[in-house]
Amino acid sequence: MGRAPQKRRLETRAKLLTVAAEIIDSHGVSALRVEDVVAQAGVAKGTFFSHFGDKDGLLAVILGARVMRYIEDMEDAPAPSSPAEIAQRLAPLLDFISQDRIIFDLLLRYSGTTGAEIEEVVTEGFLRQIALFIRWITNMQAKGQISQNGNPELLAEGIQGFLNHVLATGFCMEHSNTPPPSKALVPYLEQWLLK
Amino acid sequence: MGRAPQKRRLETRAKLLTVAAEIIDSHGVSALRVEDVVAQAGVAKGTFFSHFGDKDGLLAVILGARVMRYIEDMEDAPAPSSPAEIAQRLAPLLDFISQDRIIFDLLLRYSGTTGAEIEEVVTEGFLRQIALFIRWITNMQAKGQISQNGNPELLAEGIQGFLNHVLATGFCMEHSNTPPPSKALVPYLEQWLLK
DNA sequence: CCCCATAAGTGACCGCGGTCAAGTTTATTT
DNA sequence: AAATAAACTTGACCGCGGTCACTTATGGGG
Repeated sequence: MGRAPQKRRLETRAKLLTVAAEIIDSHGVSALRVEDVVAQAGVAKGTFFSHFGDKDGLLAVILGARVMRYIEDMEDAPAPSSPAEIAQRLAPLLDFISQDRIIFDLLLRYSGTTGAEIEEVVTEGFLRQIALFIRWITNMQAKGQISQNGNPELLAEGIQGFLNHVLATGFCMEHSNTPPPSKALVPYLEQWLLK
Repeated sequence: MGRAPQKRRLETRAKLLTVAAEIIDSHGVSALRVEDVVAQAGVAKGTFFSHFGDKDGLLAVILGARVMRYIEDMEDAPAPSSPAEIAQRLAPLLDFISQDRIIFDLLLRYSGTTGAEIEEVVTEGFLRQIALFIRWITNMQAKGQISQNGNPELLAEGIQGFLNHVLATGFCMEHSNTPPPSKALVPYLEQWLLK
C-alpha cells in the first residue's frame, strides 16, 4: 500500500464530491456529467479518473454513503414484529432507490464486489443490511412472530432477492400507476416468513 | 401504423442481424460494436439506428430470440416434480444468461416493457416463462409435491425474483469459484415451495 | 535552504454510441 | 413514361466517458 495522501489530494477529492453531490441534488443522478463536475470543481478530467477510477466509482461513493444512512436508520429503529413492518422499515430506502434506475443498477452491480477494493461503501452497506435482516429474523423467530422453519441466513438473502425483484418490476411498469415497492414487497415477505 | 416494409429494408435488417449474430458467436456479446456491424454489413451507421433504435434494441432482438428457445425447451420438457427439478429445467437458461453480465442487465431492463412496442421479444419471453411457472406450480400443488399454501401467481413471481437474485449474486462473486446459478437456486426454491 | 523522488494534476486525444439534414431508391399516380 | 410522394439510406457530426505522456507541486533527507 502507498503512503498517506497529501492534503492537496484530499481537498481535490472533497471538492469533486461536493460538486457532484450538488449536481445530483439539483438535477438528479442521470444528469450528472463528468465534464460538468470537473469544470465546476476547477480541475482537469484526468484528475477525476485518478480519484474515482470511473464515473460509477464516484457514484458508488456518493450513493453508497446515502444508502448507508438509510441502513443506519433501520438499525436504530425498533425491530419489526411482522413482515408488513419489515416492509415499513425498508420503505425509505426503497423510495430512494426507486427514484432513478441508475441508482438501482449501480447498487446491484457493486453490491458484492467482495474484498479487492477497500473503500467499497456499497458492499459494506449490503453486508450490514443482510446482517440486520438476520438479526430481525432471528428475533422474530424467537418471539414466534414468524415461522421457525428455515435458517435466518437463507431467509435474509431471500428478502434481499425480493427487494431487488420489486424494484426491478417497479421500473418496468414505469408509467402505469403501480404501488410503491414497499407495498409490493409485503405479499412476498408474508409468503416467505409466515408458515 | 405505417405500410408494409419494402423488400430492401427487410434484406438490410436481415443482413444486420446475421452479421451481429456472427460477431456475438465468435467474440461474445461485450465485443459487439455498432461500427463493426455496419461496416461488415456494408450499410451506414444511421441505417442501423433506424432499424433498431439503439444498440440494446438489436441485442434485445437477438438475445430475446435465444432466450425464447430456452423457454420453449422448458415448455417441451416434462413438468418437474420437485424444486430441485425446477432448478434443473432452468439450468440451460441460467447458464446462458450467466455467460455475460450484459445479457443479464439487458433482460432485466427489457423484461417488463409492457405493451407500447410491438416486437418486444424479451417481454413476451418473460410472460411465457411466468405462465409456465404457474402451470408447473399448479400441477405440483395438485399432486401434493409441494405445499398447497400460497397462490401460484405469487409463487411464480417469487421464483422469478430468486432467479434474478442468484444470477446477480453470481456476477458479484465473479472470481471465486462459486456454484452455478442453478445450484444456488435450489435452497431458495425448497424454502419457497415446501411448507 | 535546496534537491529531487514521487505524488498529484493536466488536457489533447480517442472510442464508440447516437443524431439528423440531405440524398437516393421504390412505389404510386396521372 | 414522367411526375411525385413516401420509404429508405447516408455519413459528417456530436456528446461524453475514459486514457496517458507529460508538467507541476510537495515534503522529507542532506
